[in-house]
Amino acid sequence: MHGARPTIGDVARAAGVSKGTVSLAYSGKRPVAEETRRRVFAAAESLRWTASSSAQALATSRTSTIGLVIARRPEIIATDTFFPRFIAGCEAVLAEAGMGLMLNVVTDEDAETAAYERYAAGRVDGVILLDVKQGDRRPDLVRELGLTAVMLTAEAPHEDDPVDTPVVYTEDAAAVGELVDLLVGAGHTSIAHVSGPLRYVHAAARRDAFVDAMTHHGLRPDRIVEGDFTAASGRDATAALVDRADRPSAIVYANDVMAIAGLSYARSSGLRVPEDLSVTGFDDSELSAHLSPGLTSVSTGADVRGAVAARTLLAALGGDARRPVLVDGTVVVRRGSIAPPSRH
Amino acid sequence: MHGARPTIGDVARAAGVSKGTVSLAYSGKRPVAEETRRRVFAAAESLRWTASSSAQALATSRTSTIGLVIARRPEIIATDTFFPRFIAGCEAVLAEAGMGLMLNVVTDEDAETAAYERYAAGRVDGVILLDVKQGDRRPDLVRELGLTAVMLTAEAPHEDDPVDTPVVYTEDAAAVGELVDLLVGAGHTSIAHVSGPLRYVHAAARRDAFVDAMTHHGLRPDRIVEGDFTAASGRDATAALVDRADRPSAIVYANDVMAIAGLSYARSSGLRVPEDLSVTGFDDSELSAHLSPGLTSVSTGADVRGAVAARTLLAALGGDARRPVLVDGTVVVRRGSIAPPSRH
DNA sequence: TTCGATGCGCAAACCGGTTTGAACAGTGAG
DNA sequence: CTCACTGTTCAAACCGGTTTGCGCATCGAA
Repeated sequence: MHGARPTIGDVARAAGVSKGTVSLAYSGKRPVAEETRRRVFAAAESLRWTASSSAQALATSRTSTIGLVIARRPEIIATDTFFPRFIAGCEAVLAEAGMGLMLNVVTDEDAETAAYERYAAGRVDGVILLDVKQGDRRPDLVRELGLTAVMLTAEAPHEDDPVDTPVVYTEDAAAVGELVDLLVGAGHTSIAHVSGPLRYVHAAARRDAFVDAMTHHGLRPDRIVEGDFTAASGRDATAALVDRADRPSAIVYANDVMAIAGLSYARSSGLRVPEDLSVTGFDDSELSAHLSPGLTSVSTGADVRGAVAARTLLAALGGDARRPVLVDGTVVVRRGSIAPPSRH
Repeated sequence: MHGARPTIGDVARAAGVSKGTVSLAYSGKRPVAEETRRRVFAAAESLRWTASSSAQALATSRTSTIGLVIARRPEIIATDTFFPRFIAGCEAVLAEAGMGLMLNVVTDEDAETAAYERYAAGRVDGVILLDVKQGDRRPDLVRELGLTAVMLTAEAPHEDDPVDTPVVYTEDAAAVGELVDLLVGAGHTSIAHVSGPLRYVHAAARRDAFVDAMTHHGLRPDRIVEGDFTAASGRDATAALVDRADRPSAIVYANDVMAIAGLSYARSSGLRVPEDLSVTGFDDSELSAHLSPGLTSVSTGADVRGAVAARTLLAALGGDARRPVLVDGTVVVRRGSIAPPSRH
């Protein structure tokens, strides 16, 4: 039926030139006479030829693909809207550069390592490292495997950290500080925090920022519950906090999903939001904006982070190792979920 | 520093055999003496050799990668948790088979076509088609491009449809029918529907199912609002439905996000849920289970669909063209968001 | 007319695997 | 002792591109 895909040889023959010339006509790495170039393009067009990317990859040892391994529990992947937004942001940049994105979702550490090893076998040119953990071994792993990498973090890297992996970071601490300021400004003194899993650097950073901000206002940051970013944990943590006489008048959650689940729980147990309980989220999801009341959150531009990470990785692949890049645009979005505390 | 990656030639030399023997030892396509095989494996191990996937791809014209193009507006990707769940499901199957997943997120049709064309240039072996639309041209496109494909739909393919693309489908209609049954059984007679964009076959199928179910109960399906799966549209559609004297006593939403936003809107405009308004979602997201009241929804096992789609595609790649596959497991999950209607 | 410079394209090597026809050693049968 | 046969390995071709040394033609200057 439809014959095999045409090769560069077919195009060369049709245009009456050699394979090399066809290649050069496309890459422009050496001048080709205008007239010849036209013949080549015409031939390619009529044969509907496109270079085979496998052949190209083999010849150039560049795959035009970058890899992303997501290592999270299914419940979180299924809930948190960060990933799809992040990926969409990456894609926009990658597509423009003609690059592809290879995705792997893994659930245990062995599978994670295996994924990077497969990547290193010439499937991708570089990788983006998400969800950096305390003592994360991936930077070493990827270096060992010879992969170019970019790492996402939630705070500026320490000066003395021997960072050889390019870093793209946001400054979550400032945003958390702002949230606390807002609450304190509204009159709250009893503020709790539901964090993410503290083994993640970003979750720990937000928790630390909460502690600092509270301390700064002379308040005791003594109600901190560790959640795990799932709706279930948000609900449970909230239950633990509000089902008692000395419940807080406000809760700062480490992500929107936990905040929404918490808000919903509080409401159904008789509390009015925001009158009896103010809540804030983090990572502003589309849903949060359209709830009633809207959820006060921190818009961190997941898509922008994806775009910047992709751009930085492309630069690194081009040999342009750059200093840590700050992704700006972290902004507190105030909505109806915050109000002055009622007396109770 | 770290020398270039070892090649099969290095392994051959180290083991004192030829390249071909190394290849055979690994593929097993021809017998290799046990003793030789051991030497080869030992050499490969000590050199830390792994076959270059580009070279393999070129030689075998198989990339061990499948492609997935997601063509949706950013707001939807950012909200709907279907995609990450679906992808996680695919991955589980693909990883097991040593295959990779290439992902592309596009926003317009040209980019979509371009993505498939890049795929066809030897980047992937096959593709999964999501979100089939009325008169979708992708089946033709991928056939023309010589890509193996699997298509996901929400109803059994019509007998007379000349389906040459393998289909994996769910039976959404039955589930929608059950939802309506539940509501009618609880005493509701004024039930509205907020659909998805009707150009999508699955959204239209759910709408049709709603119409059929209502008609079956002798009710007039005259309050249907077309949404677009976003939280914003869920809120707006709900506003249009409930901010009037003859508001419905129940609303069937085509996905959870719209339902959650709608529920939230209804509550904040003074309606009690479920006492004054019962609501149901679709595609059961983790969040829905942990809201209070929990959202009655239809669990369609996005991850299972992903897994089945991946498995079917792998089979198709293996030349095993099979009849349409039904993904079972669509089940109505009843939670607190349904109650008998109150008088008003 | 001769000579170097310049522009252009060809042919061949190469990337790192897979595949296959043929060679070779060892074995048992005739 | 020869021959057919089996089991094992080798060498070379091939996949479809990219890269580069070299030759050829053309042209202006000496």
